Amino acid sequence: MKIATFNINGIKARLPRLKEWLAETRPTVACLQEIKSQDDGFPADEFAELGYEAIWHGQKSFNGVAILVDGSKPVEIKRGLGIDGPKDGEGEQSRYIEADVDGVRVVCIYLPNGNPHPGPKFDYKLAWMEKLRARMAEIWAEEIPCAVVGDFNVIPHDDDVWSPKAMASDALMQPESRDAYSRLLADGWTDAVRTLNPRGGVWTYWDYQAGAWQRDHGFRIDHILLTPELADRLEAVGVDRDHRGREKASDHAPVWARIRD
DNA sequence: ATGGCAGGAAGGTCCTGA
Repeated sequence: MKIATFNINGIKARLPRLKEWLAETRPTVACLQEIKSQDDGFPADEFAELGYEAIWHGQKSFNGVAILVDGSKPVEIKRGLGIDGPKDGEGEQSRYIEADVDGVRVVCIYLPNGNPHPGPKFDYKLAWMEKLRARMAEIWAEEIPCAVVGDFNVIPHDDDVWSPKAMASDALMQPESRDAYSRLLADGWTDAVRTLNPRGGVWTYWDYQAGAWQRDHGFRIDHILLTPELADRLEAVGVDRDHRGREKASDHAPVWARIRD
């Protein structure tokens, strides 16, 4: 089983590139973030043509997550963590969807960015991370093989970013953000990409601005966290970097982990 | 040097992202 996560930055704008990636790399499970589409506008037919069935949790303009599965329909378990957005009365943002796929629990998340720091958006990020931790603990307690994947918007270590100095004031690498991420790992979850790249230096995001891609000014914020059973079966991980360099690319590259059957 | 660029929805510009 190959589990992938890809922040696509708009499903309408990215559709040709996204279909190309699915056809070329054929992940078993593809978790998408920032679909930026309402539920009605989700192009499920386009994926069905490629053999993928999907569930999705959309929202107008921003956020939005989806899970695509090759050859079967993901069985939805939960959507949303039950936490309102940072503005009064806006309700919950579409950042969480959870499903069962062939005996594996798959959680697809788009964790709040948290900029600017400090401020209400950063507070929201930390509150969201605690909600996530509580949900992950519930799944852990049920002893279900599980992968929590997505855009965590956390740079875990200084060697996960091209320049810690340049990013020092960013919400992605504040000590509070890193501590909250570390607590997930301390609970027992395995960071798949880190485990197979212990010296860091792996990027999953390059800004559109200031020639970041051309200069390789990237960092790692898209993660795959595994329960022990899946971590024991972890075979390989990768970042599909070449898809970041194509025309009309997302600012994130797809990240994947291969799990032995 | 607080820039730069992209997507979405609106609408001839603003908000958001990281």
